[in-house]
Amino acid sequence: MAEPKFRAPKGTRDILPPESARRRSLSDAFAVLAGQWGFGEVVSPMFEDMGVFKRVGESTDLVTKEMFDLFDKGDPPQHLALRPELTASICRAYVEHRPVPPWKVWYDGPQFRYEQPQAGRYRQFTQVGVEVLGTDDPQADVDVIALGSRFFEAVGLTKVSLLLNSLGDPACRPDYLKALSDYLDSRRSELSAQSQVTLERNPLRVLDSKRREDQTIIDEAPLMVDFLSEESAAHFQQVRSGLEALGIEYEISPRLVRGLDYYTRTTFEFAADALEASQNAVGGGGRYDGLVEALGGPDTPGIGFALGVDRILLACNAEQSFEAAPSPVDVFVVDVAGGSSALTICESLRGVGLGADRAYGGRSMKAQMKLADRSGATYAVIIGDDEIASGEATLRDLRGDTGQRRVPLAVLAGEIRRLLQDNGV
RNA sequence: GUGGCCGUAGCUCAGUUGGCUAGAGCGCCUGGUUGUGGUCCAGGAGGUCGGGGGUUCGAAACCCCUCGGUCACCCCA
Repeated sequence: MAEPKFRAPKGTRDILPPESARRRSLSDAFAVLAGQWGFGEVVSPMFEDMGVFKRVGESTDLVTKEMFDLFDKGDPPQHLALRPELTASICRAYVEHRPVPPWKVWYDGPQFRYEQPQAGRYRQFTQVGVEVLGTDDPQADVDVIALGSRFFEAVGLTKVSLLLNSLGDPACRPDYLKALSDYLDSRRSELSAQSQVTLERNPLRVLDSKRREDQTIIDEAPLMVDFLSEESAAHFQQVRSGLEALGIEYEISPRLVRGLDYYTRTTFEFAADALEASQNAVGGGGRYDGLVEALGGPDTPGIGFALGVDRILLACNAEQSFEAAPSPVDVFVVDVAGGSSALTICESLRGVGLGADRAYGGRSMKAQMKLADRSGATYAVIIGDDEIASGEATLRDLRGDTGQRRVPLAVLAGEIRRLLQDNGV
């Protein structure tokens, strides 16, 4: 293949029609649901001060080695980073604008991580998500999780399981961490080399290891649920009964820890069973009761989730759901008399709210009919010398068997709109 | 960042132990008597075989480097 001079950078890609249309309808579906749940959209900058993301956790890979960072041209230069996630940005915005809590917002946009690309793992990827700041009512947790679950249903995914855990709070987490550290230390020599390193940095994350030699040790490790404070245990119980009241199935996953340090109490993950196990997390989230404070704001609890659009679409492919939307072109104008009629007819069709397209460059009738077919249009409007002479157009049904007939130009647009409405379009 | 596999037309792929002007299907374009698509038939365009270097009389095939993809680790959406 002739090597193009430039290509999309490693880990990024172009999303072209028709796939781009499918993505857009996925986004739209999310926006509709989030609106129904009472969330408003926040559009925040694609990059932030590096410090915003450092608060996410100094011990996470996301901060230590997966950041796309840069310095601006100021004096002194400001250390900026492309956002690797959006929760920190939302919290930064909350602290900056001080909206009245509870603040319920959603977002949809690209995020960046400097990682080794793989199927379902990109350096630029898209997430949609929600955050609720300013309440620790367990019913907010339930509402958030329910929104995620209903979204997967709305896009036709049936094989998505919800994994749920509680990571405790500042009152009880230290006790658990100590117990876990002591335990892992006692079996240190049996752990994989990589996990021994992880143990130094963040014992909790050892539970996430997928290495075979670690599994037995992990299976026998103490569990957070056994260390929950009375308060956290009660909160967790209320989240569970709320989900049950809504008929949302979940699975308690006592070793579910997530990659970001800021999570407390409720933690969950959506796993697409139709995808390979290693990249099957299509979404995740939880409570982050200390994050707003870490960013310089008042003590404010928060909960939210992020869903990976790229992976959701892969899961849809695997489940053969969420097919592309039908073509927005209703009518294709075939003009074999020069093309100026196509120009004005398209204008009048679009004027009454229809989708209309035409060919360029004076192509043969056969070629234009072919394009009409491919455009997905329901009708073709044909203009030749005959039609021009009589002030009419030939209206041809491309999808049914009603053939074609002449229609006066003056009533063409209205006539087509009526026909499409009658057919429930 | 580490390791395995892969890289031939726009897409999916064939190309036997290195040897004729590198092929197929799909897609695209043009025709099939002068205005009709979705079927059919016939022609055509399109590739310096990811890129660079090397071995050889000769390389898409072998070696090295590099870029990209993919899988695993890691991490996570």
